[in-house]
Amino acid sequence: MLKDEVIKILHSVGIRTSKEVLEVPPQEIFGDIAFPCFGLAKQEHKNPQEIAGELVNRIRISKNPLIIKTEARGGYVNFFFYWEKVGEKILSQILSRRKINIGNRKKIMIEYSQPNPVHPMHIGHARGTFLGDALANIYDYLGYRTIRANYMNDIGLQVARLVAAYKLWAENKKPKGKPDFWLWQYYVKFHEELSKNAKLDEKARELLRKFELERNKATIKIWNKIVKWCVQGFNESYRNLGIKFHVYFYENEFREAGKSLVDKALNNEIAFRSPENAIVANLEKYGLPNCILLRSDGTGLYITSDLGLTFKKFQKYQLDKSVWAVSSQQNLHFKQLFKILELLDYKFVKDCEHFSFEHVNLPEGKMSSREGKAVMLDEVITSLTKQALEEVEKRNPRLSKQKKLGIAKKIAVGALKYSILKIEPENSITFDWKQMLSFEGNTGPYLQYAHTRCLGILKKAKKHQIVLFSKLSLHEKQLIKVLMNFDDVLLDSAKNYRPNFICNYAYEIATAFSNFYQNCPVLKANDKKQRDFRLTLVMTTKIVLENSLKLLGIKVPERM
RNA sequence: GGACCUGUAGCUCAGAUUGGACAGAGCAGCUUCCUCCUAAGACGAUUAUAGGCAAAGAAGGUCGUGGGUUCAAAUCCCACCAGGUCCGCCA
Repeated sequence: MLKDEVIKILHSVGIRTSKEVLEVPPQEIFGDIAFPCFGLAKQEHKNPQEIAGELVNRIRISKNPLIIKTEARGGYVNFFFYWEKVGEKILSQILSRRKINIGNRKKIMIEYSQPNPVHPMHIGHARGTFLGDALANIYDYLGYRTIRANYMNDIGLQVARLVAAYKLWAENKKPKGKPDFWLWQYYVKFHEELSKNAKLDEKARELLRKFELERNKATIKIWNKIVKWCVQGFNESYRNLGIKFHVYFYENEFREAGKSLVDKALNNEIAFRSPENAIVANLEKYGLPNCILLRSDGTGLYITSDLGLTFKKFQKYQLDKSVWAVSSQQNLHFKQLFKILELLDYKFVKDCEHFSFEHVNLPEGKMSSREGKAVMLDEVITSLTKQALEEVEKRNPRLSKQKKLGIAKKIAVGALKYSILKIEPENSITFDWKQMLSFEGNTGPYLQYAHTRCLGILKKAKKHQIVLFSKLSLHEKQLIKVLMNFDDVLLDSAKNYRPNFICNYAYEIATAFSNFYQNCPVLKANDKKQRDFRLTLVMTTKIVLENSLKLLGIKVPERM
């Protein structure tokens, strides 16, 4: 907003420049917005400070009521704003809950989470799940019609192995406890046995042929039953996390569609039949490795179904855009997938994007569910909830047990989501229990706490009038400066697929608010007008902080 | 061998897309206060109680290494080093 004003002024004196050039100076004494004159200096072969001086003389500040003065300093033109007026504008915008609608009801599908229905979700799945969910929240907020999709790889060899394990050791048994955990033990056992006896995999491959090619009824029945159990387990975890999907895709339903695309690729000579009788996409001339689209026995692979699914997604939902939140391990897969679809001449490829993120590792190295070496998501939530409950007990001993648990859950889930979302997606995370369980510093609970403080003050104040204009102290001004940035941060975060921008921003709000209330008494302000203004400021802070946390999928408790 | 990502304080990270005025946080550690400070929580006249993560302060960095471009480089380019990921029948 400030930058727009500066651009206007610069235009009026004949300087054509864009918002990106302007800077926010690092110190108060340099003003609020700075225009660097180094570029002009080069063009005109002059000293930058000289140019800045000339500009200041040409700018008639009296034209703009928001600006107090301009100053040439160190080759910059520094603009000083009239913060009381700026603040008035910003606060009223926030209170009117004006939203930026850049989505225009465009349809965007975000596919995320995609757990393998053979074992419980581990902490790595949590990352993709939270990132995808936050991104969906962000696009929702921006006025897109967002379809949240989950995808179950229910047909690969890994499921065949679990089915084989079930038939070997648990035939006709029903799950005890949470089904995904119950099934996991058989999955691990299968891989243990497999390492001793490689022939065991023959059973799995046979089951896969029966399921996919022969469509053997008995196999399909037992197969689907196991997948269903696993998905039941996932849904319980999603409920705990407050995550919902609009649609679940099952891989086996898209394999046929995929195979017909493979046929088309073969006919159009995009793919060829290898000497071993597999069907291979010829991508080498496009700088990508070739990739197998169909096994020599005629069964499909992961990419086979993904081809079919992508085609169906656009056909059925008439999407304007489709995003896959999937780990960086599959960077190549998506390049190949998109390239093949492009070669098949599907125009929707330009609206496909892979939102890639790095892994979550354990301190001792990679996680492996098949070896039983993984930190499971449910386990983390349970520990966090337990710890949060202890804290809540300490602080609110008089609340009912149910209320305490409700608060503890919000804190636990908030802590987990924030700790994962705040890390830049391209950085890998090393899971650390000690850090995960921390509620201090730059953590979710700290932000939730700042929000409940806002609530506490407002509640205690009862009624007050909205006052937008007041002489500002330093801390009030700094808080307003932060609140002003919400739109820019949001757009940046959406454009770059970076929910962590919002995390950083929410932390800035909490810090600025913290400084504000420590230095500016609200309820004990000097006079009624100041008190009402400060209450208005608390109210706007609450709105912006709550919005930011909601975008991250973090709920705000009424008390803590 | 090829491709991509990462390397910033003791630890965990932000800043890099858009080069800009002293490279920012959190945690740990250190110093001081604890006869002080805070309580916008509970009780309720004074009292009492609790916390110190709701105290104050300082310190800590060859931005992996070496070159280059530029008035200006953590940021852009090149090379190298280290870690991670991927590269024909896993997903």
